[in-house]
Amino acid sequence: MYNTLTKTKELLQPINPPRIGMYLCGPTVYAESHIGHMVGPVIFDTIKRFLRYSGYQVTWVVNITDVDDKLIAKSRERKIPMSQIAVEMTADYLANLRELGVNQIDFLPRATDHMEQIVDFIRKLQEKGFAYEADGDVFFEVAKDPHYGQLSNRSIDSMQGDGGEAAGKKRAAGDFALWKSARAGEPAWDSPWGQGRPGWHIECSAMSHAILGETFDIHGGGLDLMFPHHENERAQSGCCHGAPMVKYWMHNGLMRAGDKGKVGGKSDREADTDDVVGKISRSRGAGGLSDLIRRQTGERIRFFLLRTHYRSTIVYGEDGLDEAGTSLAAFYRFFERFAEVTGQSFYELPAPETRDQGAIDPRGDEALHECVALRDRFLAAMDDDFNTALAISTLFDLLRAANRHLDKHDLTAASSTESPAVETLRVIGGILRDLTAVLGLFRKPPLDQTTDRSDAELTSRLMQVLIDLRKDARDKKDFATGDRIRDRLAEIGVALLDKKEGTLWERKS
RNA sequence: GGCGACGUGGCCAAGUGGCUAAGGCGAUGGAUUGCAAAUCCAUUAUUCGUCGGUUCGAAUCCGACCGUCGCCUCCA
Repeated sequence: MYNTLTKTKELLQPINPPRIGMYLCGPTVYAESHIGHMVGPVIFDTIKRFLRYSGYQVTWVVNITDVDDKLIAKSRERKIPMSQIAVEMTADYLANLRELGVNQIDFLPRATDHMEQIVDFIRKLQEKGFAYEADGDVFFEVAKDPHYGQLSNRSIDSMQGDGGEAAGKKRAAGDFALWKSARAGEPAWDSPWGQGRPGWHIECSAMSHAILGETFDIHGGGLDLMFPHHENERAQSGCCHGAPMVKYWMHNGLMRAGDKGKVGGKSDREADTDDVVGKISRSRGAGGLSDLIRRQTGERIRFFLLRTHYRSTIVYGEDGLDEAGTSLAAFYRFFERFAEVTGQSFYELPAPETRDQGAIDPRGDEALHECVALRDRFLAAMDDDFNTALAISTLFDLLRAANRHLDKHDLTAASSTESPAVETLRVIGGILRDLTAVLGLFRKPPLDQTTDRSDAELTSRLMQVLIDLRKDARDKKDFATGDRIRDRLAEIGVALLDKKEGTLWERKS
């Protein structure tokens, strides 16, 4: 895995194997999340799935920062309590995670639930001489940390900042707030330095320490957090405990708005240009994720994100999501054929817990032999810095091998479920189930993703009625009527697929 | 100004010293089909921003240049 700290790929050697502690910087919950916020959660969710599959026991923490200047500002603007905004936006964030299949998180600690730990942490830093108080504020003295700047590769001297609004109180411009004194009307907590609230950064140090300990294995976040956020976390934790905070630092690439107008819109900063090329952000008016999920699906978004290596920039465009949908549809079709032939739902196939258990003996079967080799390629790709893009390419190869097997043996619903060819199909399906589960894909059938359960049921029955009527017509060689049904359905975005085993249907985007 | 990333076929995207440069979308031809769709088969980059250099050998290393983007500002 690539370690941002050393700028090299390193062998993952957990501190206390088989346990792995993993921390991802979550959101400050002051507004609805946009697609860019999902990059980290999706890749880390996938990493955890893969590490578990590889035999590790992973504890994954994602923080919720629910006290912050932006939240205070929002609270004033909307004239409602900060806590209410935090609760609403946290719910929005979690709902989005759920839609994208991010369900591996073990702890979601909130900053406001850890005030005691935060205060203790700051007090300890002050006792050890790394922090100083100034007029109710407490600052971390960057010059006291010999390692400061290592992570983001910058020297204290090279930093140009003017110190911001607290410039007058700081000993050096690069010093940052651990605790901020409260002004009238602001949410505040008691502390040895008077009423106030934590600065940014400290909540992550305090909460990761509380849950994962002084030194843990993996810490991640977007590239934009490397400085100052992670640099400061690292300084606080390292100095407080006299031990390195994290063994492996991971940073995902950022998402960029590619096709103007669709996500971006214009921000004040960009108002004088036509292009909206740039990092996706709230200030650029990135749209709410929930709308996007309704328009596309959570699965498409997840697939879209995984299609690119996590350290690369992803250029966002809704056509990219459409393309992801096209790719996914090919898998969905195979799953239908799989169910027809084997009588088993792909989505309900049991997945082995670990890669050792999932190992298959090809028993001299040519198709199986190929699939086992592809499985190895998938795992090798994931072993090499979680290369999901490369891993996905083997999924397409696996899909083709599976369809070829189906075609070659002419497998249909009428095939004997006892035949060797069907048994092989089951094994191939099992491999696909296994690997796609590692990526968090295909948790449920596509129809269930777009509508609620009862609608899905009704739609399914209505479609069966139309398909039966068309079959009657075609059996009587009345192709005109048959085609008319098909054309009318095509007009409303439903495609029919005549297979040997019957007619299937699907939605077109 | 400082630090950093990137530039691979029509589009998306792996590969970072050596077999024929993955895979997806798209396109074209074929098998299949009543016709389609789907599926399968085949074709689709002598070439990896440009120019030099290192090397027996580079898309992969080095240098310059061009272009795009990020961080340095409490953005995932």
